[in-house]
Amino acid sequence: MHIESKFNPAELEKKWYSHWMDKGYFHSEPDEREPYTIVIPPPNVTGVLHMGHMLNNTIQDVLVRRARMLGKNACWVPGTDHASIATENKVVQKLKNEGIEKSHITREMFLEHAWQWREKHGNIILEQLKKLGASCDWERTAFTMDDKLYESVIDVFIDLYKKGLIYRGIRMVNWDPQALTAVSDEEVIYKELQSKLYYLQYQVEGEDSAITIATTRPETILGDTAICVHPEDERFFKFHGKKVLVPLIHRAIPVIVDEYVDREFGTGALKITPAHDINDYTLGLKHKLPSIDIFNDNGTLSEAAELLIGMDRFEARKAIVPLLKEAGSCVKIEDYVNKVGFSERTDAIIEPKISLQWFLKMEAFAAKALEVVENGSIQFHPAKFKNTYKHWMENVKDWCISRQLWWGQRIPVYYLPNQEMVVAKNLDAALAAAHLQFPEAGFTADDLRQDEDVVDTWFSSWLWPMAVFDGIRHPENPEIKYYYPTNDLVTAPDIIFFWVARMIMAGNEYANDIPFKNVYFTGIVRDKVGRKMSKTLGNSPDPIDLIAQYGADGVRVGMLLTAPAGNDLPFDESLCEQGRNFSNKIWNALRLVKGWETDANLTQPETAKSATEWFEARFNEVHALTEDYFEKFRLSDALMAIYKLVWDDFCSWYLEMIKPEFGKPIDAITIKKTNQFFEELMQLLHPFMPYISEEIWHILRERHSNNDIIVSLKPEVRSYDTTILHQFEHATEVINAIRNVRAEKRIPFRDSIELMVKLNGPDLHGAFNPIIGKLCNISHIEYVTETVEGAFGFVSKSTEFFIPLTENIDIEAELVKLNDELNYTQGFLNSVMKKLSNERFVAGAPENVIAMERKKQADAESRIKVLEQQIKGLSS
RNA sequence: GGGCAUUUAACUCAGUUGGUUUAGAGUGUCACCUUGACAGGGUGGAAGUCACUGGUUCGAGUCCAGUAAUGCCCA
Repeated sequence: MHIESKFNPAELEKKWYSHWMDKGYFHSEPDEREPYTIVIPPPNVTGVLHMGHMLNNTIQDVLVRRARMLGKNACWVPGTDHASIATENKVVQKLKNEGIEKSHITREMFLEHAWQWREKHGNIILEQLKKLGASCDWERTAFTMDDKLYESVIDVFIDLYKKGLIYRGIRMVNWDPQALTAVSDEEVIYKELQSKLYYLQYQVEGEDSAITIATTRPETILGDTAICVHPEDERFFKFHGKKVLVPLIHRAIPVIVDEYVDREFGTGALKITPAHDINDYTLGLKHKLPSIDIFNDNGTLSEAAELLIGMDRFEARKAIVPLLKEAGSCVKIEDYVNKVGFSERTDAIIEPKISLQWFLKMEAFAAKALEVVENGSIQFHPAKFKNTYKHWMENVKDWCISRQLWWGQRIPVYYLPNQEMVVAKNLDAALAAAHLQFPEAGFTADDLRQDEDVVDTWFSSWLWPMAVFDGIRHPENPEIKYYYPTNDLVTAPDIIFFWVARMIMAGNEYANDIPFKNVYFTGIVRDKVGRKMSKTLGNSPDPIDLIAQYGADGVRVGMLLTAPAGNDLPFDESLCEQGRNFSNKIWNALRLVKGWETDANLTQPETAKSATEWFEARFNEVHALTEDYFEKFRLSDALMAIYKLVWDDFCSWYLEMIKPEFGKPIDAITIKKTNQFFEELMQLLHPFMPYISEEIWHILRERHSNNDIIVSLKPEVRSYDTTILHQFEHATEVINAIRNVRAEKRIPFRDSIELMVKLNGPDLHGAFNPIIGKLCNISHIEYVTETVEGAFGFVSKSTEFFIPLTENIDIEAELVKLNDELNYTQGFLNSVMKKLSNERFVAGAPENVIAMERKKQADAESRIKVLEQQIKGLSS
């Protein structure tokens, strides 16, 4: 069979992915096996695949593929969320480009456009995931606006309303004047801005004095309803109980006192605008101040402002300053840096605004959701996120769940002409409820008006792990019973509150169970300069290009090699290159092994026999280690351990040990063992590198159909012989030393050399003498009892080795080398002796520690003796 | 301003309840090596006052306190 010397992934990826799909390996149905379930964090339908998705989904795929190979019934549910704000923005934008204004079309027409948009763009990201090798159960692909998920959301709204947990309230919300909706606290991003601080004077009513305040938002004075000073601030004692006049409009407002005021800031006097500042709002409630909303929903000034009506808020700020100056109210203007909230979705500056919104009470939810994390029912990896979670849960605020949008689940509340409302699943049910509640009113369907708003997208995502199995509408259905709770959730830490916490809450409420057992928090993918990768910055490579360049396996390895849980990942393409090089290394190992002819009549050489025994033990040692890493969700450590097992132990050591002479055949026992090792290595590797492992699995031997690595059962962890591992370790030390001598003396490998061994203690490497001979091209190894004169030597442990050479020996250089070693060993011995001669150490330390120190002492002493003898021999 | 993390080689990170040779890995770097699997390779080397200052201990990268820098979350 001819195999290309360079591994070429593109074709294989296509071939194997469609093979797996054809065989239906990704699909899961409940059966008698143990389930293993992951639900994907649904990417936003507006999105395209970015590096964060790559990382996140690679990890999920590793976990799912591993579970499958452990014989579990693995189910990874893919899907997308409808992202109400982002999608609605996109659709509004698209319509605008076509000359259509959202305000000119009906809700139904708009939704039709939105669905069309979603049909066209909504699955891009899922298709991209397939290129990565994601083994999702595509038959289960879900969308948060699918009928069953939509209905689940509505059912939950109605249920929570009936339980008294959802209420409608007037609250200060973060208003996005561009998207024309409220957004949650978590969707506001604070940024520092270079602004100005304006010092404004308010005349005291009926007096010839004034109070000066400082503000960054002079236009909001039109909504002022008080001035506040600190009760102990002597500068303002004389104003207590008086009234002052708002500049320009001359409205009289009271001077109130409250300890909230920071006496150091500005002038020490604070203007209070309850309608447009969250802190002022709280103060307003406390002091029972009226609140004057001077803005329209789109951020222009309303009639309540009395001045500049209809002007945009930022224009108004510019316009009001000259007016204030003219009126003599503006004392001075300073440069000032402050933090301003921006909408995560539209980047518009958030306007705090009082409005009527729907809220979900969080307190009871939070208490239970905190408990399951505190008591370990749900484990966070890394555990440090428990703190963050706890802090939020203990300071939780009610969740504003309404959004002033059309794209999403419409709030199932119907308003009646008599100012009452009913909550019901649809118009018919609402009408029936209205009749029941107000039998004498005789309402008709036309009298009912449904709430215009939809619920927050997270209000559907929080049901995701249940709703994808239809567990909200049918809590007893076999699928939810089988797959829920899911096993692991892989997500980014920035949505720990938005999503993780709320899924836990929903799980408690609707399944009386946790939604998952482990949460793996990935890091944030950053560029070399440490910036978060984003489309706006344009600093993110296109993952699909990367796959084309390095292969899906290469990119997967690149992403995972330096991505310990919870740590940010400073991404560098060289990581993918490392992954690609690894693919190539494996590929060439395959070429070597497949290139050997087998001769059934050959007996197995001793070297090959020791080699197979050693590798068997080594494989199992590393295998056990990787299992431990998986238990702890240390995926990059597991990958690195396998990487080294393949590259160092298998390729660099094992294959060199068994390699027949050039052009000669190999014996049957060794090749059989080698193929088996190769197969099992591919199985360990498969979760990380699915394509190359599947390809090699099939090249190694003929397989009957359905014998694919993806559905093979990975080997059990077997016990192993540690003695042989130690012997080998000593042997490698000897081999490295001989290679050093060859390199230093420039003896080419093809010239064979002799080796004399003088044991001064136990023979630690002897079992591997044939291998030492083979790997170092040694003609014969001889045990001697006397020092060999005129030979190059080295000392390993307490054993002396000699390589007789005709070349003249540079005695000075040899002495320097030996003295360096002697110095090191003596220094080491000193540190050991310092401990052992300390009476309190001998009295206090545990026995095994002391025994260890005594062994160190003995080893070092015997080595020193040997070194000293050698030095003496050379010097004389 | 409050809270939570982090700080170990040039870079990215391990280092498990304090003791397993005067700290490890991958990458990079340096030197040497090329007709037989692989230069996308091989062999070998250099590289660290474990952020700083104290403390606890027979013993500290590991525990405690303080300081500094950085990051994240909340206001």
